[in-house]
Amino acid sequence: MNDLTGKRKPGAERKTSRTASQPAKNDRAEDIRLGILADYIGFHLRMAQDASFRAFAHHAGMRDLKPGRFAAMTVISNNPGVTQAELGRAIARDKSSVTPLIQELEGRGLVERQRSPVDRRSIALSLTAAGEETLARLTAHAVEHDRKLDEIVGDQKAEFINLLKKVADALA
Amino acid sequence: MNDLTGKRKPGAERKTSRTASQPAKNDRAEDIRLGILADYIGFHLRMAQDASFRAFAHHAGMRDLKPGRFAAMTVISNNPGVTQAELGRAIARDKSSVTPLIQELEGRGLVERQRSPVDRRSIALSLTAAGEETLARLTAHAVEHDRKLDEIVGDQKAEFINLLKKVADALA
DNA sequence: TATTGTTATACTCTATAACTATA
DNA sequence: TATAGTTATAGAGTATAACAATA
Repeated sequence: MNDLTGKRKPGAERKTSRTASQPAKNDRAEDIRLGILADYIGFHLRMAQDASFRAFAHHAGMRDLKPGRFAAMTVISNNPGVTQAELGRAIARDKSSVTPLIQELEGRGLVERQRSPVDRRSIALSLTAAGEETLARLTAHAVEHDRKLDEIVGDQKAEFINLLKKVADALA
Repeated sequence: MNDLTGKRKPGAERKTSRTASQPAKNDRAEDIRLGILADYIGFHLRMAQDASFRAFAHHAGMRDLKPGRFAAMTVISNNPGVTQAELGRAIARDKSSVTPLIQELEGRGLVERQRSPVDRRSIALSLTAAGEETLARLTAHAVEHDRKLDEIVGDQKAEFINLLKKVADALA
């Protein structure tokens, strides 16, 4: 089912004829053999995530977006009062990575922080009105972006997401 | 089909009871709502890729592995004489990112570079004997790692990879 | 003019470790 | 002892731009 053997002939010179258009667009093919990589889930996972990330960033003009911010804000919006530690676990990031992220959002007036009266070590997060507005705008962008992905996967979306979740959970 | 509305009650204090075990393990759940994220292909793509990457790196002991090196070496092995530009396109990386990667591999005696007699701008890449040996060893690790993924996706592997490829290609 | 490869540079993301304040 | 959050720091990965050589 997999081509692990066939190697390209060394002597065969191939002139590159594809236009570069953009930095590292998915311009592969040329006739490059991926070998065992072709059957590698991990490899394709990386290629797909990479393409998705670039498209997302590009689509939003790279202005205020950034997938990480969007995810964090969505979680906060849906879980007002969530702590930084909880947020970190939800998006699989260390707490030391969450700190600067929240600081940026707070600095931009999108997130509010409030010491929990119950456990004074932790900080309850919530979006400001401006934060909710911004999130709504970002969501509109994101929805449009994901629509492309939806078209691509079609009616297999639920199945696709389910597989992705299983991978993430199983390897956790 | 998706819960875009339900927000957690702000007042509800939740004590964190999960062990941290490791940095950012997939310890989510707690009862955090992902909102629109739950239906987002891009988000799950990132979570799955992230988990896969960590597991891969961890499994190989982080010694000499690194997914990027493995992918590059596999491509070179399967395409002796491939140029750096072609390699970059195959793995979706800019040529300026390929240079240091190849330099490292060459420095470790795993890759050989040879000016193409046909097009003297480009450099033909190939693995040394030591490179092939190393690749074989890495492949053994990688195969074992991907086996876990195989178990997870089961008989839907072909379909899964196909979807990932479509995503990568369509967004290129 | 366009492409290959190199270099210099800078940016983003992330983690580790050490620290404090709480629990 | 363990957890929440901060800070300092470092590493990995990547891209942009400019350049020389070649096409």
